[in-house]
Amino acid sequence: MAQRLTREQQRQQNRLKLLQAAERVFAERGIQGASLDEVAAAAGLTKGAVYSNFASKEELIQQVFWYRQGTPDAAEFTKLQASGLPAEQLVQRYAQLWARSVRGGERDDFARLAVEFVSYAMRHPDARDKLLDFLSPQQEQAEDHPFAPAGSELSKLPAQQVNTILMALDLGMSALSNLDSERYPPELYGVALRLLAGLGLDEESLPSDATGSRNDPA
Amino acid sequence: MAQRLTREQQRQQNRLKLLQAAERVFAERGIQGASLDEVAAAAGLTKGAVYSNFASKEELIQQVFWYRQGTPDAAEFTKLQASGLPAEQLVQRYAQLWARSVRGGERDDFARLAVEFVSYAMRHPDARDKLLDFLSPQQEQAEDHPFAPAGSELSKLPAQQVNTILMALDLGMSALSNLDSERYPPELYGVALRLLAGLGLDEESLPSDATGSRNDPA
DNA sequence: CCCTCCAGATACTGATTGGTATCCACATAC
DNA sequence: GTATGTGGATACCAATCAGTATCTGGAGGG
Repeated sequence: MAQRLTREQQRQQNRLKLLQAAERVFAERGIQGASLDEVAAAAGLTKGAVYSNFASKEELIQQVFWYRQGTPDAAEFTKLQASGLPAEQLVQRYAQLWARSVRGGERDDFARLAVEFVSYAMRHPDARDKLLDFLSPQQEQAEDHPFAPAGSELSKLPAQQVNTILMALDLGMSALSNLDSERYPPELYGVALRLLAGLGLDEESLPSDATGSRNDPA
Repeated sequence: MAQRLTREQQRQQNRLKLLQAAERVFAERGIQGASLDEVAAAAGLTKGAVYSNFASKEELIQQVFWYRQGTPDAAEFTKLQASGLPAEQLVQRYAQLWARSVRGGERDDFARLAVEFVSYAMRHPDARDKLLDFLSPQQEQAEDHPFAPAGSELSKLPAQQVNTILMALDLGMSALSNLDSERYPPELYGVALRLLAGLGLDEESLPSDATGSRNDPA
């Protein structure tokens, strides 16, 4: 296939492989629990490649942090937020996109990694500052495109604070749904969104069979 | 002073010291990052004491998990939930208690530990099951004492699902506020609660000076 | 076509860690 | 007061890991 890469291309490609491998391994073992050997092996490389591309484990962590922002899903979210759609549709699309990213099989990684990062950031001042720097543009963007429908109670709240509530709900529901998507169905994110926005509950947005107990014999 | 403890009393006391020390060290270093030597030292004991009281690190973790349920704050929350107070008051008390437990200086540990536990549980099936077992009685209790005010939209939702949303908000806001309590003021938990319950925003529940940017010269 | 140089492989180190083996002081039993 | 059993201290071990030093194959320049 398309071989014969220039030296620099090869390097960038390996760097990317390492970042993606690190994502997976971090999600699986936790950031502290992940060894660089394991990350390198998951990328089909060796630790030498890691230290050739990153100064330390700390830097790798921060770069993974960074890299994640450029992920398709994340981009779609911010784009949606900036789209200026009417609330009713925005809520629906948002909830759809969200639920998909949680449900989607191997996307378990997503929630695990998010929680892992937050947990790590809470205990490491440097990472904390980095994370907050990532979050603040999103926060400012919310200012320009307020989520709250015009007449609602929610619209009396500063857009940044609305955004904060949304983020909290996102993080919390991601974690809970990841723990047990049956007992804590991800669809509840959309439900909560509608309630906050002052939109009524429509039937179809409710999870059908979620009694909290698991009597699924399958 | 009151010395002369029986052998069993001494043992129980040391066990307790270890659990409390583990809480602190886990919150500070993370569960994986915490060494048993460090835990033991924080309790004023040695690793010998740890292995005399717990079979392994894994078991210590689970016991800390357990022990935490008996904590005063946690008890107050569940009591409040079962109090059957009218929504308006319940929301206020709940938010108060919550904000206090987040703000209160050394209670940073609380949020850090909660997130750490969830993160750990997401990656360890055994711990996951244990955590879910802790959560389910709370979930069932919600059934008996629904949080939603009578006429509200929220009351159309099964109590357990309401409870799930509350838990998600709790976890998410704890984490965010712990990261930066200025940018993500914990008072927003109460605000979100009022919005979900369909209660209007009263002025005093709003955080006064939270613009999202930090120009506090102090 | 050969020489140079560097990204990444290989090999190694010191420090840390969970866990174990052994030992000792003292509370309890007689 | 003496014997005894046990909770916890001390000492140790093998494994793991971040980081370093060294080496090498092959791309890029001539």
